[in-house]
Amino acid sequence: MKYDLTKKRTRGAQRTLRAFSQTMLRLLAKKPFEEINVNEICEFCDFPRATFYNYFDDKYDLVNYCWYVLAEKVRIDEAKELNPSEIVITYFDRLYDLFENNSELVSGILHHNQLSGSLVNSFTNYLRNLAHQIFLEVFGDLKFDIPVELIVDQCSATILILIEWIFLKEKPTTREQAHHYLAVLLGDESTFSMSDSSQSKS
Amino acid sequence: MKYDLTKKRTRGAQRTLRAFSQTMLRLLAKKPFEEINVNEICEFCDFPRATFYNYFDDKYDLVNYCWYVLAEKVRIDEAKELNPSEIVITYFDRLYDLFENNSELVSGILHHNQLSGSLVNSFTNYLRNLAHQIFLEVFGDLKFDIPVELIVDQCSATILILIEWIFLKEKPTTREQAHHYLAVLLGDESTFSMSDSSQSKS
DNA sequence: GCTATACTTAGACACTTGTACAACCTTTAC
DNA sequence: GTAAAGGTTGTACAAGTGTCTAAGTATAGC
Repeated sequence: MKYDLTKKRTRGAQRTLRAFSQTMLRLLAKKPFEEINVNEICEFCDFPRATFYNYFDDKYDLVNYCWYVLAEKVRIDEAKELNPSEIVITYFDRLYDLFENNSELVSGILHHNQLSGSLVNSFTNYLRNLAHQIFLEVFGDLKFDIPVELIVDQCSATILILIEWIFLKEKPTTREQAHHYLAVLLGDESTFSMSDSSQSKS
Repeated sequence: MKYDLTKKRTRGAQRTLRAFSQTMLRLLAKKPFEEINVNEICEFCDFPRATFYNYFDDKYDLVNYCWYVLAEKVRIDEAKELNPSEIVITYFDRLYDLFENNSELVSGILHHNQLSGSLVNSFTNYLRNLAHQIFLEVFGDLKFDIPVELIVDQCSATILILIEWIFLKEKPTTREQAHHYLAVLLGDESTFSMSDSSQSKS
């Protein structure tokens, strides 16, 4: 990313960032990502190429910014005061909402970009990494039988497997059913039964 | 892939395929994948660009062929007569061997290509898909509490999380220790306790 | 309202990409 | 040993990529 997202954006920058990310999402619902090129993006939203390169390194960078924008609602972290399995379910629910609220976008994208392609993968990877960060922060203090990172990796992977199953492989599943699947996959209490942790019953 | 891998290869084709894949692996241990271009690959192994494009669509295609070559030993499937958890451990062990036998290659690649980058990702994805295929074939007949695909997805994900942990995040772990981690992550008997399956005890 | 700062723009440049094709060399299998 | 099939090669081409610069315009904040 050429543009520094941390500094406060001017009105112009706001407008430009929005235009490019919206354009990318529109185009993704029209054709495969590999067939989209920078010229096309610029024509679509009537910005010169130079402007594109003021903000982004390349189209991969832009698409990554799109994921950043989409995942904004998911990123909010009150966290901390919840226990591991509550946190996992909370994050799952947020993703569930995200996909439910953007179902047209998702189905558009899936129509032209195959499920296991690098585009869809880059999105699920983005979300998995988000989950990973959040869980690591929360689980970090606890003691498990095996390294925390492994648990955290598996939790984030499992959540995204479920989300993919429901919304990308399109197997409609209610939230309750999904919670049940989650519980089974994460071994109900078994994985989360810490050896003899600090806060066994609170 | 331009070249048809199913038909039997002539000596010349054999030589060329080998030259390109070896070159790619050498270059990956020298610099990041994104900085490698087709011209460079061709200069390195003294083939003209035209020859490269006789075989591969682009450098991504070549790198994928490299994974295909590397994973050849893993792909052999006697399978079928083993039960789910045996199959999972067997596949894990094969991956363990693969990484152990190619440790110099792996560390070379890691030196220039970051762990979460698309290059390393493409390799672990390749192996995860392999695992997925194998497990699906073996678990397909069994009845679980939840959809088989979810179980299979999680098993393959978990195995690759462990492999990444040991060989890419470089946390040396004995095979036995790893087996223990695997058992814990996959919930010991819990996930594999099929509701009331066809072959409960054989 | 003015100014410093931030953003936009056109055009040029060097380089990479992927395709095509015709001529040539190697290999296979009879 | 020879013919047909399979590979290799040089060259050319159109299109895309990413960088740079210098001049222009918009905006924030005083």
